[in-house]
Amino acid sequence: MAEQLDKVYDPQRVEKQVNALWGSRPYFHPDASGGGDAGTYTIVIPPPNVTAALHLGHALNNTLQDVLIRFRRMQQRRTLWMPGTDHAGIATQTVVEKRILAEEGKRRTDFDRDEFVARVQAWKDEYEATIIGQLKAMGCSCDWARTRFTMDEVCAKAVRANFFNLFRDGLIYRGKRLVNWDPATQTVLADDEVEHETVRGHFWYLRYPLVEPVQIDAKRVEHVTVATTRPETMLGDTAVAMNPADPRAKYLVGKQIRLPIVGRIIPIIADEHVVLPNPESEDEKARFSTGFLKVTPAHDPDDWAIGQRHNLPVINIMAPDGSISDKHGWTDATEPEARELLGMDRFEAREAIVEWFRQENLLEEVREYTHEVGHSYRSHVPIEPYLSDQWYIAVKKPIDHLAAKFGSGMIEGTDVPVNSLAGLALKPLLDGRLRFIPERYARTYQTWLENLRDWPISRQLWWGHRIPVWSKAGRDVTVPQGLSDADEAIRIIAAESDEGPVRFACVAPGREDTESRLEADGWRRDDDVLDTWFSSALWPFSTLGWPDETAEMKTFYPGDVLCTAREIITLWVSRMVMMGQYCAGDIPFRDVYIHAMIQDGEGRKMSKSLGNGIDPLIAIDSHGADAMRFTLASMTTDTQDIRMPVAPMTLPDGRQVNTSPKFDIGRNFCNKLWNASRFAMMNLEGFAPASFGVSDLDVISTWILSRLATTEAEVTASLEAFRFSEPLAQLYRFFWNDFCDWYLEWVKFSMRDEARRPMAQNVLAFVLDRALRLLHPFVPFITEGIYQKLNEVAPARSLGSIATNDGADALTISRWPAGIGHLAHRDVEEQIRVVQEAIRAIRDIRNKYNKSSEVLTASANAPKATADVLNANADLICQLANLDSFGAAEGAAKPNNAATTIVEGTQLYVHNVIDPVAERARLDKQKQEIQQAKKAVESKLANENFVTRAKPEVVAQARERLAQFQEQLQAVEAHLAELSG
RNA sequence: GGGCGGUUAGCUCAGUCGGCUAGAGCACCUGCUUUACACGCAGGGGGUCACAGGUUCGAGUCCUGUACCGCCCA
Repeated sequence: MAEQLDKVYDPQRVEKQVNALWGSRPYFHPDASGGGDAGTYTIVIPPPNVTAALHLGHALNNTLQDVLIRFRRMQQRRTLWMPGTDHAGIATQTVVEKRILAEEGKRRTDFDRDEFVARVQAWKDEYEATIIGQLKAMGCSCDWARTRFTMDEVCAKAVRANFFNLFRDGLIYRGKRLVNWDPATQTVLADDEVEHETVRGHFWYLRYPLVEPVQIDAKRVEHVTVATTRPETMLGDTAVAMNPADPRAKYLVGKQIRLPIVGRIIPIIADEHVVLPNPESEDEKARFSTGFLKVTPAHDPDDWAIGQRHNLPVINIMAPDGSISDKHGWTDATEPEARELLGMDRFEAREAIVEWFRQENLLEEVREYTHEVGHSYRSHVPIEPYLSDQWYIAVKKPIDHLAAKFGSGMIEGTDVPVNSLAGLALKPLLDGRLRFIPERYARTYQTWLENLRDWPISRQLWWGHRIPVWSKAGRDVTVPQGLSDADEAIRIIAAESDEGPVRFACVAPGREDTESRLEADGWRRDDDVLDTWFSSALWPFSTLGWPDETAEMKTFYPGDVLCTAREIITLWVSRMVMMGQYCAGDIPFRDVYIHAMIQDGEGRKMSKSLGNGIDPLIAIDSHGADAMRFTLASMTTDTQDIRMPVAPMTLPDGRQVNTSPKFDIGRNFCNKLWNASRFAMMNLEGFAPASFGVSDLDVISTWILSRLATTEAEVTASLEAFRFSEPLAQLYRFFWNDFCDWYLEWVKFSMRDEARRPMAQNVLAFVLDRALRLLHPFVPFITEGIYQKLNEVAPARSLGSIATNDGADALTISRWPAGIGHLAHRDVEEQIRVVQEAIRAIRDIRNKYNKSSEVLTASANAPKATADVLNANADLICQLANLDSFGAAEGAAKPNNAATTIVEGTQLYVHNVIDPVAERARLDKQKQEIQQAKKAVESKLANENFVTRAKPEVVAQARERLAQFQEQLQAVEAHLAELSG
């Protein structure tokens, strides 16, 4: 290796070297056996989807996790960051289907199931590798040897075990319900997979003829008018409802209607759900209502509920692809008008039906209406509420055998039993065992759980965990001889289906023998797979080997933190807590850190379709991984959004890419860090540990150590509290402003002095070492690269007899800085601040008078205490203000031809540079500023109430300041007078 | 519809318990080949804290309302 750091900082080169170092030893692979003294620390990665490569939001998410992980690892905790990826059932299957269709013109159904799954598997392998590569490029210190995938053998076993347990506990059941049906992908979606979009549509007012006219007062009523946004569903109407409070109800309820097109005779019923019409109402529904509601139990959740209340028939008029069909429950499609509609797409049918009503003069009115319509988050087509047989999990059903551990009864103020799945997730939050950061997100979690409905878990997909249930039709079906409910391997339930009675058998994991015996006996395995979230919910412990009692489970569960985005709170967090409690008996993490969402410069979500996204690998190419991390972390406050302006850029290799000028912040800092370290090491030539004590330290050493001690405490406290931008601001100030701008400039003079050099070198090496440690979690590559070089240049970096550093061979496992609190000196920091102000003022005059490089002389008239400080540090002032001499005294006179300026209570004189015009301009401006400040304090003190009611110390402070301003003003006026004279 | 967040310098953002002339980075202006760094150094200019009320001796900060931007949930 070269003697010095490379002259130019080259992120690519450093990242490559350091990744090689980290890969050479198991730094990130904690031993699962035994416990460490400092405790453990576990984060499981929110597994990225294998659908696509990682985007900038992932870069932020994983940067923050890595900061936490590296911080705790350096605190010598036994630290595990569990990496892996998620199979993302519907999302991945959809992208693969699209690609195969585009490239080969084939559909999923052109393959058999195993073939198709193999194709998805190949896609997964490709993207998993891409994702892991991206994480490594970002510097993520995951335990790569433990990498998992939600469908690998270990995770699959956990899924099977958990499904069996839930089935055994009676929490999984078969239900015919209205589901959110995606006719494009032909699968059911969970409530939270439905996106609500605002759509401009219509209300159509349709006339339904009464079987027999009704006389209401003087009016003969021959029909009622219903308003609907989805006219095509009228084919499945089984009633018309009206509010019992409606004055017309007493004439109409109980009467019958002949449903147009179909000819079905349906009743008019009374139900309080119906909104009374009111054209004046604030409520839009009341304005649009006619008072008559068509009831279609098979195609609307509210109508379903009405149907349940009134025992109405349920008539499904659609096929799974969203076309009108008489093959799925519609038995009276006999009229020619009705038959013409069969096979039409739902939107085609809508138009045809509206047109039919128009022709028949039964279309009363059409009104514009803007409303929210659920769309599939995957295919983006409107969701169809659809009647379907699905597997459900009962989330509010008490689980008897958990009552002993978790208690029983309702959680106060809710209908959630403590020992139900929802309760298992809700209680720890209410008890304060589970925390959200920022706190406000706890509400999202709580509200969601309190209003939770049973969770449909089956999905009509091929990519995923296939449901481990076998079925056989028939009322008296039995399992093959030797298998029974008493056997631990199998559980059986009876149910009713469209085709009649059926029995379902769930088989425990690892019992292939049982499975094949069932199949030999004519039992058939369910074709559906489990909802992706079912396996995600188990991730915090399936990755550790649950249900086996592994060393990993013992040592690393429960974990510490889940770090994710807020749309994941309901999807993941709640289910992870639920299943963590149910399966592993404890919450999977104590803290949930919710970070911001990255938007572009205009506040829009970054997306492929807008073309405003930034690829993390591009940011790494253009600015370096450390620069990207620095910028992302420095923008992480506890707001909800981060705006990141996007700008096109041409890379050295000619690629046109999107990146952000925001990454300049990180790149500039890294460049500064590199160069300052290089300079420091140049000054460490001939370094040898020296022995000295606190009293031997000179003032700049005392000062920089004090700043270091303060910064160490601040940064540690910030990280403990999940603040990310704050510690970086503290470190930025410490390293750039204190260390580079002042300390390094001063220490140059110490280094030229043989006698002072050894101690100066020891302090310099110590401070640089500590700075690298503090920065390491944020910018791991560059700090490790510099640390490696520092280990060669100055191997033992202790601080005389004052403090020692461990001599770790890699920064990434070195000890987190602590234990120098006693070196913090507020008074020294204040003294140096006064010195810096004086130097700044002299430099200002130098600048204004174009005396940039001349050696000058200066003096000061200052109060005794300040004069003492200035005199004690006269050499520091001379060094950085480029003076040949400086002296301060109380009441010192202003030399002739001196330019003057006032800093706080001190008048500074820079000799022999006078320019009356410039001097007057400057002094006039100062005078104005002082007068303005003085006026503000005066008016405060003139207020009787302020003087009597404000805290005494605030009043005293104001008086003191007024006196100061008065003095300053006098001085400025005297100098101005002198100029005129 | 319910909930949450934001609005502070040209831009992106800090601002803790209400109290000194409201801060940082970028951009801008002036000067600088000061042998670590021009991705830099030194200095400087730039603010009606969205708007309207209220509480208070005192409000960027607390309360009420309005407007606009955005997100989450239904």
